[in-house]
Amino acid sequence: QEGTENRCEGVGIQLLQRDLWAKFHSLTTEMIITKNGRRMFPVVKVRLRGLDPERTYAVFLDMAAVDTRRYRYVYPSSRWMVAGTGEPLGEQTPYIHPDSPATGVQWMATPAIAFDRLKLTNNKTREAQGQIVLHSMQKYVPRVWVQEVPSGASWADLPRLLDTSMANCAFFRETSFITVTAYQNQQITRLKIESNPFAKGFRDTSKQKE
Amino acid sequence: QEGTENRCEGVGIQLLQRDLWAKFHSLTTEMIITKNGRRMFPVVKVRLRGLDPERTYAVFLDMAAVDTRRYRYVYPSSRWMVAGTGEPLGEQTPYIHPDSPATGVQWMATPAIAFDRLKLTNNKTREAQGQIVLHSMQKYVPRVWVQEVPSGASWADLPRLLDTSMANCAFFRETSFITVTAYQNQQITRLKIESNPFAKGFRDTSKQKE
DNA sequence: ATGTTTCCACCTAGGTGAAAACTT
DNA sequence: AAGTTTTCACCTAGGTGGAAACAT
Repeated sequence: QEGTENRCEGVGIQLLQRDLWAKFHSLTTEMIITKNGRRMFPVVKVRLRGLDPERTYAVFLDMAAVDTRRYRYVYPSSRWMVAGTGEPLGEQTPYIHPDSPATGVQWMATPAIAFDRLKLTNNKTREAQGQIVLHSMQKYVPRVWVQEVPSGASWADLPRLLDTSMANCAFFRETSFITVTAYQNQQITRLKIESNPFAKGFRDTSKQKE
Repeated sequence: QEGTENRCEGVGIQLLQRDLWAKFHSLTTEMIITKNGRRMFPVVKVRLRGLDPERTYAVFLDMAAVDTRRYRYVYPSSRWMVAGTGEPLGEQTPYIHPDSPATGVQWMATPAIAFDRLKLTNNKTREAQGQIVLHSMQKYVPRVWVQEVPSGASWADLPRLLDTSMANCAFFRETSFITVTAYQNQQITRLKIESNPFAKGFRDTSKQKE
């Protein structure tokens, strides 16, 4: 049994890979943001229950600011410390899960609804391309929205159909993270290299010179 | 100006990359079919006109047998010759373009509706995975279908919504090909290597020994 | 100083034709 | 003999962290 579940209006949103997230969270998760956009690792993956099988839904992800602070990684203690006030998160366009829209049956049959293509950036011009724009050195948490939409809704209609009144919205404390443009805590780096197949750094140290 | 256009019930289906297709066609196009499925090259790419902007459509591709013959590549003459009767093409499940369903506006705004993920196979068990099953050494031509569907239709509904009475169906003579499990005509091989970025054969002949 | 950007070697993932091995 | 399958080196495409260059 992996995952905790949040219930909102009868819809169950279960976070997958909870153990992996917890490991990162215990070290204070850092997520790289770049100009061109960087994927998240770990990836937010959820499973849905309690949808009406016949109705049509869209699934969104956006980021909520955990607080209004800016953080700094302080070396003597190797810890994240508050370092002033952060910038507010501007008006966001939520990321639409690429399988949207789909029926309740289809969503519930999916073992892992993964937001693996989502990219984080510090570049406002990337918003138009569906990336999520965040400020560096601030703390955020991903939120998953499950929104019922009319059965005829097309991809282009989805953004304005999202009811942002916090119904059917879930977030998971262990997925919160601090944005960085370069890793601060080497333990985070090591954990990413160990667990992300794309990240291998310099494993073969004999190659570093030659 | 690239492309010829077929008109069916007011819907215009225009083949793109006509010059590339013509080059292959003049040598008798061969398409590899394998057990695991192989992409087509060139890729069928079309552009649509004359759709109702507000209505919803799905786009399909299937293969039609050009004739009922089996072919053999004969070496002294280096030509394809008829070599008996082929096997009939069984009941096909048309390939659904992954952007389906979408509105007329969305289809018409797409500069190239490409069937680049489509795979051809000689393995019946791959049909369930959306690949197109063909017989080797026979001649086929791709057909593109544009089908209006109810606005609420989901991906799973699309196959049974296709009206196969040949309305809104187009094919282009220059895209016909003979299926093979290994290339016969070396000129075809050379042309594929020249034009397909994934195919490079052994360009650097000095590497063939070492 | 501190934080950001650029570039790069190193990966994953998967599409190619060539050649060898296999089948009939 | 003729056709198919397997394997493999060689590609494209693109996701990583590291280091150096850059910015403030």
